[in-house]
Amino acid sequence: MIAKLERLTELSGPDRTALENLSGSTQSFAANVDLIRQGTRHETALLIVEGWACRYKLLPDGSRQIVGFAIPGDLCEAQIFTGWRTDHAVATLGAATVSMIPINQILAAMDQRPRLARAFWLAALVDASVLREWLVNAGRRAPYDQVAHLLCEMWLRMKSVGLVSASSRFSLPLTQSDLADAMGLTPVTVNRVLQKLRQEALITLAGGKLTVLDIDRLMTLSGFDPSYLHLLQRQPAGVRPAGVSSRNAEKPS
Amino acid sequence: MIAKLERLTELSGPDRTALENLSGSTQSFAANVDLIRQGTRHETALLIVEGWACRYKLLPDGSRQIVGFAIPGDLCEAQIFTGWRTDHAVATLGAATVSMIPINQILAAMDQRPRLARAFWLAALVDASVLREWLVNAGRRAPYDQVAHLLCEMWLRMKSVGLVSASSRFSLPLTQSDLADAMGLTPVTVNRVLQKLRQEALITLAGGKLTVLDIDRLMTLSGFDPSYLHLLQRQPAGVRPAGVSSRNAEKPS
DNA sequence: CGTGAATTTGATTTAGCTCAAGCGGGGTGG
DNA sequence: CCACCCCGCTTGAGCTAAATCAAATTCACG
Repeated sequence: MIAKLERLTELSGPDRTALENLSGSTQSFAANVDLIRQGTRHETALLIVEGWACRYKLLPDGSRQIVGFAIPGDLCEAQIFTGWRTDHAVATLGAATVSMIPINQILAAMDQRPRLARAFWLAALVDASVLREWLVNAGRRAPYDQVAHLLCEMWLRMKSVGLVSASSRFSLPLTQSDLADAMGLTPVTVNRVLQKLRQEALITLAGGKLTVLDIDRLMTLSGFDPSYLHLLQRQPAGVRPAGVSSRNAEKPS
Repeated sequence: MIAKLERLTELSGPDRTALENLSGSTQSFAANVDLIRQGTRHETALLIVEGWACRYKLLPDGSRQIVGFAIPGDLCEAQIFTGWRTDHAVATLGAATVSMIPINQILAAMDQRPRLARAFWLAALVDASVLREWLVNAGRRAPYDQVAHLLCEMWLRMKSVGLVSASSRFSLPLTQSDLADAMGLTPVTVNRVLQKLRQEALITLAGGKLTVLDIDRLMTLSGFDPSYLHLLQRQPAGVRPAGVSSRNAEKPS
């Protein structure tokens, strides 16, 4: 599982075993449970095993901005390792099971294996890259494009960990309010955009399951360029909207 | 200069000399010159010596989102080291002088001195932290608060590198359009907000020089919490709006 | 002194927010 | 097992903050 995360960047040989030796108690949580509260320090990092989590910030006026989603395989929250107070909170979205890994284990692993340190650094850079794209989303895209763009991102990320079914369907345990808070919109606006996307036969969304009916069109109309995700560069080819190539089968665990 | 950047995080002894040995050709650029174009690869990293730069993304419809400012002492763009294609562009704002450091030098330094690798990792985390706050800004704050918040950030960052004068004045080489593009607003809106801030005797802004007349009030009304910048934790004290304590004098280089 | 860019100002439009009310479905407790 | 209830979704009707459009003015700079 962790290996899956790290493979996305680069690493080799015994580094993996070091990763696999990272042991943590795995716990299950209900939906909408705070895993990390803003402004606290923690001794354990969170590895999402199943389900989704989100990072968010609350404003004085009570509004919320979600600043990232974590899906299975994501190590959440790197900031922990620094001993800094976290500047944001983390909460589960649907029910989720999470592995709590003591930070000193990870730090030790990083010290011994520079390759690993490198991998974590790269992970942080990818994080920042995604954040930049979210900023573009919130700042300069129209609501319709925003939603479409975010769905493309989650589709690709879920696909990269083998959680998108052959029928292009995956679990999206988000309420429309969650989506709104991720993009700086209103639940009402999100609702209307989703209607439109359904109407245009681009997606199906019900009961926490999203089916993307036409990923290529969705990517095109939202101006989605997957390069910012820095997913495994399987083909050195290039940009390639990636819509197809179901060659990369997935082992569902 | 680099030492200044790195001191912000942590590091010790001979690491510094390693950093100081990083040599690069220092060049001066005019305003609004692209240093890095989107989607290219580069062999050199950029260290801002003087002036400002910004990272930005262009959208198909021609609009621009600025995703970060780089001020003197900032190492721009970490992403370079990965060999990835950059997913955004970098341009000077005012005239600027920049030191171009070959990436292999930095990578070598990182390999030899794990402490340095750690420092770069932390820098990436701070980067992400700032991006999260920008996302909050764009997504959930009202224009007035947004502008005030951004000014607070730049005030603090400039202060942390000793570029804010005793009269709370510093160089802000941004057009109102630049500000707008950083926050997802319109130049017109930015202009009106600035008027209001002037009217309320909070700032003075003309000719690229900003004077913050009442930083504490500015921080309060914009809901600014400096912790996300993760600046040197001089006092382990705690949050402290920081408005004062001019104890930390600056050596202007 | 002239020129183009940046700022300022006003008028108008509209996209997205707010407010509000009805609907549906899944889970709980009686 | 059924009814209820809460939460999330949906829909409609304004409303308003910010975008847009446009033009005047100032400023920086050659």
